[in-house]
Amino acid sequence: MRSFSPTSGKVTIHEVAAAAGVSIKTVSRVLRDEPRVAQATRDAVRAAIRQLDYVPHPSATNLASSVPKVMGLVSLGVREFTTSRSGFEYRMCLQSGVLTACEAMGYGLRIVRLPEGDAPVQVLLDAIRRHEVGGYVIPSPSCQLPGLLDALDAADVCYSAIGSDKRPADNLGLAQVVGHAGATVSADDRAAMRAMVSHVIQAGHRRIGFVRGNKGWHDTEERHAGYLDALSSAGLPIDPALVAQGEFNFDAGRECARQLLALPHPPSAIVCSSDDIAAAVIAVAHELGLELPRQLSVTGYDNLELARKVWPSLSTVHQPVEKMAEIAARQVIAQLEPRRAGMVAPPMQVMVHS
Amino acid sequence: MRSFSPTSGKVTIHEVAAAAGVSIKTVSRVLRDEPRVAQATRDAVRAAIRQLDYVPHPSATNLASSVPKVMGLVSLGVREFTTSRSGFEYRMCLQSGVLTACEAMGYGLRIVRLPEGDAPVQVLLDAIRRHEVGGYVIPSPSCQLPGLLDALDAADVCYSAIGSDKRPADNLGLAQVVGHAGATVSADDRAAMRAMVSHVIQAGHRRIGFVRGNKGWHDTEERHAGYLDALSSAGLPIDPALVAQGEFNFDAGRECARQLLALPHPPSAIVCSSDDIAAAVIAVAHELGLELPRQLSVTGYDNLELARKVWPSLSTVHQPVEKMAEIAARQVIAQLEPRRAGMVAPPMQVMVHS
DNA sequence: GTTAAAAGAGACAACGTTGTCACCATGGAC
DNA sequence: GTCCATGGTGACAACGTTGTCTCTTTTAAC
Repeated sequence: MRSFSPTSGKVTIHEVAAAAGVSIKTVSRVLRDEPRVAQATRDAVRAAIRQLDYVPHPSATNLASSVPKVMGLVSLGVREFTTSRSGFEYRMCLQSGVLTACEAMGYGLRIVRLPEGDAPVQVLLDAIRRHEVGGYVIPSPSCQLPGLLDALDAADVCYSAIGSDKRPADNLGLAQVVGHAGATVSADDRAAMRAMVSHVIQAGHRRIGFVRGNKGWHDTEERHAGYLDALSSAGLPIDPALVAQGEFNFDAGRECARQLLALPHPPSAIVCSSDDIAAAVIAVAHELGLELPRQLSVTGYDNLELARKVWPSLSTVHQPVEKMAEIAARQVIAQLEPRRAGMVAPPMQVMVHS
Repeated sequence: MRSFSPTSGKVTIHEVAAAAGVSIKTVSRVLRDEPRVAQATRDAVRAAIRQLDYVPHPSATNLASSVPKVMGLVSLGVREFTTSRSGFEYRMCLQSGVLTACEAMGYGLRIVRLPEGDAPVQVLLDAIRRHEVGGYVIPSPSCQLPGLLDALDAADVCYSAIGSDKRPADNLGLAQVVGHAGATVSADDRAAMRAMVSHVIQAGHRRIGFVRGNKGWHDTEERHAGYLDALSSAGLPIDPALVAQGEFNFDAGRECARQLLALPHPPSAIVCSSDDIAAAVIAVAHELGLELPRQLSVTGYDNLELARKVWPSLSTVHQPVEKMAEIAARQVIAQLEPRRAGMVAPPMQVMVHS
C-alpha cells in the first residue's frame, strides 16, 4: 500500500491555509515558529500540513527570505580534486554528515568548488550576497587558505570550519571572537596521536619514526606534537633524524619511507600522519624485501577504508569526520536560524572526542 | 587588483534592462535564447550583462519556470553509504563529472539519497513534481533497482542512467525507446575485460581465475562475458571451478580468494571484477605466504587510487567514470532545454570508449 | 471604565524571474 | 490601398513564499 500524495496537483501554502481556515500568512508564521499565534490556530495549521503532506517550496522560500535555507559545502577546486589530502573518502564522509544535518533541518545543500587561482573568497561572498547560500561548512584544508576565514569574519558570514587552527586566545576568552560569525569544530589530534604512539611504545618499540603531513598545516603540527608528547612521557630520546617531513599523500609518503628506512640505524616502527602515507610506507617496505609485520610496524591515521585493504592492515586512529561534519552543519544552522528570525547569534567552539 | 562587482548591491534583471534600455522581458528573451529579438538589441543586452557581471538568480528562475535548472544526482541511501560497490571514489568521480557539466551550463546540483525501504521512486517523482529538480543522473547500482527506470519512463521524467542494461532491442531500433525520456551511458565493459584477460594470457598464464561481482548486475555479466571471450579466442579450456561468484566489495573478495587459492590446482593469475576485490585477493595471498607477484598475478578493474596503493600495485582497467558522468549530465540537460522552451526531445544512447 | 499595551490575524507588496497577452510596426499578397 | 502574417517589444500577472503594515480583539493597569 504505497502512499501517494492526496492531491496529484502540487500543494502550496494556499491549500494549507484554506484547509485550516486561516490566511497564508498565519501558515507561514506557524511554519517559521513565530510567536503571536494562538495555540489552537497553531494546532489546526499543523494538522492541515500533516494531512496534506505539505512541504514548503525551497526556491520560493529562498527567494522571499533574506537568509536562504541553503548550506554551502566548500570543496577543493577541480584540479586538486584528485590529489587532495585524505581524498575521496574524506570528502564523501564530510558530505554525508552535512547532508544528514541538512535533510533533518530542511536545508538544501550546495557544493562550492573553489576556483584555482583567483580570489576564492570572492566566490563565497558572492553566493551569500546573491542569496544562493545561507552559510558555509569549510573543512580542512580549504579553511587553512590564508585569510579566508578572516575575510568571512569581516563580511559577517556564518560558517563553521572543520580542523582549523583559528580559535580564541587560549584561556582568557571569547573576546577575540566577539563579532565574528564563525565557529570551529576539531578533533583532538594531539591527544589521539599521543595515545597512538604510546601504544606503539608499549608494544616494545624504542626507535619510532614519524612522517609528517603538509608543512604548516594545523593537523600536521598537532599530530607531531602528540608524537613528541608520547616520547617525552615515556622517557625516550628524541631523534630528529627519525622525523620525515612529508605531505598528506601517497607519493610523498614513499619518499619519506625511503629516507627513514635508509637510515644507518632504521626505526622498527613508523608512525604516519595519515593512512595514505602509511600505505606508501608499507609498499616501500615490501619493495625493500622487509618481512612485514615482523621487521617493521606501521601505523596510520584517519581510519580510511584503505587501512583495512592494504596488507598488513593498519592500526589507525579513527577520525570522526562524518560526525564532525554533521556537527559543523548544525552549528551553521544554529547561527543561521536567529538571523532568519531577525536576531543575531554568538559564535561557538566544539571539540569532538573520537 | 581584485575585481569587485561594480555595484555592491546585487544586480538583477532590472538593472540589466535599464542599462540596455529595454524591458526586463527582452533581457529574459536574450537570456533564454528565444527567437524574435533583433540582433542589435540582443548585442546590447549581452553587452550590459557582461558589463554588469549579471548572473540570473537560480531560485527565481526555478520558481518561475516550469522546468527548473537543477540536476538531481541519485546516490545511495544513508546506510549503504559506506558499504557500496566501488564506494567513495566512484561516487566522488561521478559527482565531479556532473558538477562540471552543471557549472558549465548554469545548472544547480542536488544530491538525492534514496530512502532505504519505502518506494524510492516516489522520492524522485515528488522532487520533479514540486519543481525542485529538472532531471536525474542515475548511476549504477541505483539504476538497476527493479522498476525504477520504468517508473521514470512512465512519468516522462528526463534522466540519464550510467551503466544500466536498459537499452533498445539490439539492432532493430529505437522503436522501444520512443516516448521515454531516458538515456543511457555505459562503458564497453565486455571489450575492456576481454582485452585485460588477453593481456594476462600473453604474459604466459594458462590457468586464470576470475572473481565475479554482484550476481545479476549488468557490470558483472558483461565483465564475465569478456573473460570468457578472451579464453575462447585463445583456445584455452573453460574451467567453471576457476570462476568465483563474489560481490563488489573487499570482504566478499577475501572469501573468493580463499576459495580459488585452496583449489587442488590453483590458478597462477586471478582476474578480478573490481579493484576492491583485487586488493582482497592480494591480502589473502600475503596471508597464505605466497610470494607476490612471482607466485600469483592479480589484476583489478576500475582504476581506483587503491590500485596503486596496495602492493604489488594492480594492473587495472580505467573506468572513465568522471567522463561518463559529465556526458550523462549533458544528456539530461540536452533533454531538458527543449522542454524549457516548450518542445520535446528524443532519447539517446552513448557508448564511451575508455 | 477608560486607556495603553500586547496578542492575534489578515491584506498586500516584495523577492527575481518566466509566461501570456497585447501592441505596433513592417512588408508582401491581392 | 487594404489585409494579414510575422518580427519585435513591453505591461503585467504568475510562481510560492516572507516582510511590513494595519486592523481588530484581549489583557492589564490605573
